[in-house]
Amino acid sequence: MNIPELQQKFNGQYKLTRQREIIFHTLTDHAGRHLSAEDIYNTVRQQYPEIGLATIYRAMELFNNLGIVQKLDFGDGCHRYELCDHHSRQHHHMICIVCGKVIEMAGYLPDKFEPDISHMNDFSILDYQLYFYGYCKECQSKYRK
Amino acid sequence: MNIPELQQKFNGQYKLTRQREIIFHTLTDHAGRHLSAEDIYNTVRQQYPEIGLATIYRAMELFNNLGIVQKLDFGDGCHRYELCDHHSRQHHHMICIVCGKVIEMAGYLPDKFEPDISHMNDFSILDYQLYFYGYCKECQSKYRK
DNA sequence: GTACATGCAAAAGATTTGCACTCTT
DNA sequence: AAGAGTGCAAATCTTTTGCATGTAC
Repeated sequence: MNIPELQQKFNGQYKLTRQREIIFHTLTDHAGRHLSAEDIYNTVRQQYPEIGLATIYRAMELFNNLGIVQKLDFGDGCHRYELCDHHSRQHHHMICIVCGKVIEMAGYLPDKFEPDISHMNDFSILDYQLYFYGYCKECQSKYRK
Repeated sequence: MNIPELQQKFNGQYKLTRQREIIFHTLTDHAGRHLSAEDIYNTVRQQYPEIGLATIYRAMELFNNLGIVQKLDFGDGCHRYELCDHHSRQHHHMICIVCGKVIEMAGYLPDKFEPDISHMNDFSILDYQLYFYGYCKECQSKYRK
């Protein structure tokens, strides 16, 4: 995904401001990372000190609505954002329910899984998120199964 | 899941208080619903007016750590809780990224999908959550794909 | 008796909002 | 010019925490 594609997604309705452009670049520069609004804020601030945190939240809401980012929840008290791209469809997250550790793993849903559902519910699917919950190696002894 | 099973999960370490028992019954009485802490609080309060909201949160954290409930995030500003049971492994959630509507759908991951991963990462999986994001029928016209 | 649990009120955080001002198109 | 977007500060809300007291085992 690049700036012209972003413009295209904006479809004339939303404007490509300097702030949104820098935020977008922050996301592409950290592809594969799980950035919180605060993380993005701190990064963008280095290049554009006047930026407000509210702008980050507003951009994330727009990007999420347009299917540009996924909003993730690992249960650590804030939402995290990750670009939607080919890569994002091929990894999932395992979260330790005791210590909160997040482990990424490769994998994708079986091909036939998704289209069926979409058709069944008049729901146009852009993306999905698959979370596995359990005990990481270190925490397996602390809580019983 | 019933009270003796709950006791067993507590494993002598955690106590079966009247509050936890009522909270637990609230969950079983509303199986299949997606209750927020506030929802649970309001329900429990009818039967046990002295209950504090903090107790709900503390119980939910414990139940989640013990694999009794799943903590869900539909992006509506609060976490929601649902009992883990056989049923919970057989449905997923579709969330409209525009209006936030949540649609449940039947389905489960292919059997062979899960164990591989667990083994691969020394991660003992209790449960998983699969979210699909897209546009519901009503919102498909508001934002472009 | 001893850990563990609770209620309350305060604190902490994340996210949202109102508003005057500015910028993209 | 006009609709959108922004920064700031205040407001909102959810969730957590400290502490004195109460309770299950």
